Amino acid sequence: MRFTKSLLPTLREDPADAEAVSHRLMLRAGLVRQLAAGVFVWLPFGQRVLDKVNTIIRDEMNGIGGQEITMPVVHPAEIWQKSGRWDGIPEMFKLRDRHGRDLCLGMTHEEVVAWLAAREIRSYRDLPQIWYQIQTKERDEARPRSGVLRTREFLMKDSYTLDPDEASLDRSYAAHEAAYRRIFERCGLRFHVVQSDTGMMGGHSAHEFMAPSAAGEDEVAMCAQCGYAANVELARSVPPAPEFPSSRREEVATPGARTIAEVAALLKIDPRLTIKSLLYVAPTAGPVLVLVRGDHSLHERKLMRAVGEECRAAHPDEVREHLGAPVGSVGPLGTRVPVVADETLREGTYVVGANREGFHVRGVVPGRDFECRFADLHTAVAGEACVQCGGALAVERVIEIGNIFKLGTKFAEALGATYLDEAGKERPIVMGSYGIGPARIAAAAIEQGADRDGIVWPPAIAPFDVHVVLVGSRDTQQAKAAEEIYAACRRSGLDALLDDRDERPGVKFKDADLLGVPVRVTVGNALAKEGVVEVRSRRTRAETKVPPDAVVEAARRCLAS
RNA sequence: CGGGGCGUGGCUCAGCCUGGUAGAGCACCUGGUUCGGGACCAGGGGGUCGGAGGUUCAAAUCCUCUCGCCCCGACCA
Repeated sequence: MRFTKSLLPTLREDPADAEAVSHRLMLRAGLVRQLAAGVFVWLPFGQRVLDKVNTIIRDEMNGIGGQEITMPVVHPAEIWQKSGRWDGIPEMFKLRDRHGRDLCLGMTHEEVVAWLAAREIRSYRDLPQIWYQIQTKERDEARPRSGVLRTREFLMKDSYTLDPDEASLDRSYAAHEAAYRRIFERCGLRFHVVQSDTGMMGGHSAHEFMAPSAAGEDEVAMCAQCGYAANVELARSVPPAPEFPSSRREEVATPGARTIAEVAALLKIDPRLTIKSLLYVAPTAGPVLVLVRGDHSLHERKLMRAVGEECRAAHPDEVREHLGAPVGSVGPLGTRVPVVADETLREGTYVVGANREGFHVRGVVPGRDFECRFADLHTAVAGEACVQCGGALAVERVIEIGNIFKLGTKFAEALGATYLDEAGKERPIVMGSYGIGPARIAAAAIEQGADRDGIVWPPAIAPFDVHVVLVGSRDTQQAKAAEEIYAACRRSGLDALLDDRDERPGVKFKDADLLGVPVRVTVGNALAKEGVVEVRSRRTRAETKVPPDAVVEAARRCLAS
């Protein structure tokens, strides 16, 4: 690709609307342009990165027996009504055709796969199957953000496995996990595989592939000692217990103290000796009083799992109505509201709100002084102990780049996807679904590799292998050498970009750093003086001088190092 | 959905508080000088100040409504 003939609009300044490193650099390096909130145009440079990523994905998916198909973006309402997902998903784009029929834009393709399986799979002899596609997904996200990391329209590699039984599903699932590990390794990413929430829809087992980055939206807890790793949405942890002073149960005045910090300061005690009482409201179960230790924060997702339905925090007037006290003074004593307490509170004696404004009660033992049910509710924080081995947990911010999920028979049953087993008995197909976000791979690679001067691509997904900088575009000797090097690279299978613009050298070097192509070849003064050009690694900045006819070999060495 | 911020040439922004001829830098076009880390000089083109309504002799500036975008949180099958 020649710079002068390309749509490669690099930006000198940081775009005002971009915060995340990857977002900023993808705009500055001319990979993408934003059309609307969460809707992007991929320019040639960005497209090349997606193409490289997708080539790796296809290679590994085909390697485990995956068959590529393409499913529609427009879906009839009917299949979503059958699976029970037509209503209640605010992210679904819905539309109506000229005949008044309801349609939606596909946000995922379990329904279509189950529909297809229902018509085409008949016998256990047809199983197992792996079907995959790389297709655009549409989701009306509440808040698109961080450039390409969370968008309303995005490319996704989604695959679906069809198996006769759970044991076979386990094998398909394991094959996907292995393929995913190879894909992300080949893409040059650092990543973790963690246990993930199976969501409100149930499901059996799920893992997420997480690339560490400050721009990520998720957090994972990990134990370096035993390898336990989980999304904080479900990560369990054992916090170090404080020293519990022996205190009789008694009411104490805490005038004006509304927060845990204020109560602890007033009573001159460790916040870990207090209990935080939060009132939540569940649609069918009604009000629930939720308890976590004073220094902990509740993870609402864990609460939802414990209660079995979606909950919301109560309004202040609801708190007064159910507990007879304002928000800062509520507690579990003598209340008719059901109480669910974090497991940490099984042990110890605590200070709780007295349900009387301006008063707390000390010496309170959960389970003895009030009835409650225990569940894992608190958000794991770094330094707490691993539930498996007692090692110290680390907590890291991550970008979700892939997930794998055992679905079971839910969709097959809803859409009538069954097969006849060896005994001639009709049974539902057991499904799994597996996703990868190619754009997120690109963004994560930028997040993880970029330096002060711009992008540093992992060679495997770089838009080009070699960036030839022609310093003196009007110097015929240099121009001729640059053209020859450009042609030689292409002949030998290296993707090359030739900066043939009539620009000052500084501009070209700055752009080369910004664009992040792994190998830069500088054709400049040294050619006339010493008969050499410079071959330089973007990542290490190490430079070697070689004669023009040795560039391809030097570039390959540089790419491999 | 709750909270905050911002909309002024292609880009980054000033001007708004205190109403009175729309500005700067970069980019672009022409000519000249320059040429190994985002050059310089001279000349030039380009803006319904997001939109609508209102106040006023007069609105980028004040008021009301509206649309769009960004950030934090909630949500994320």
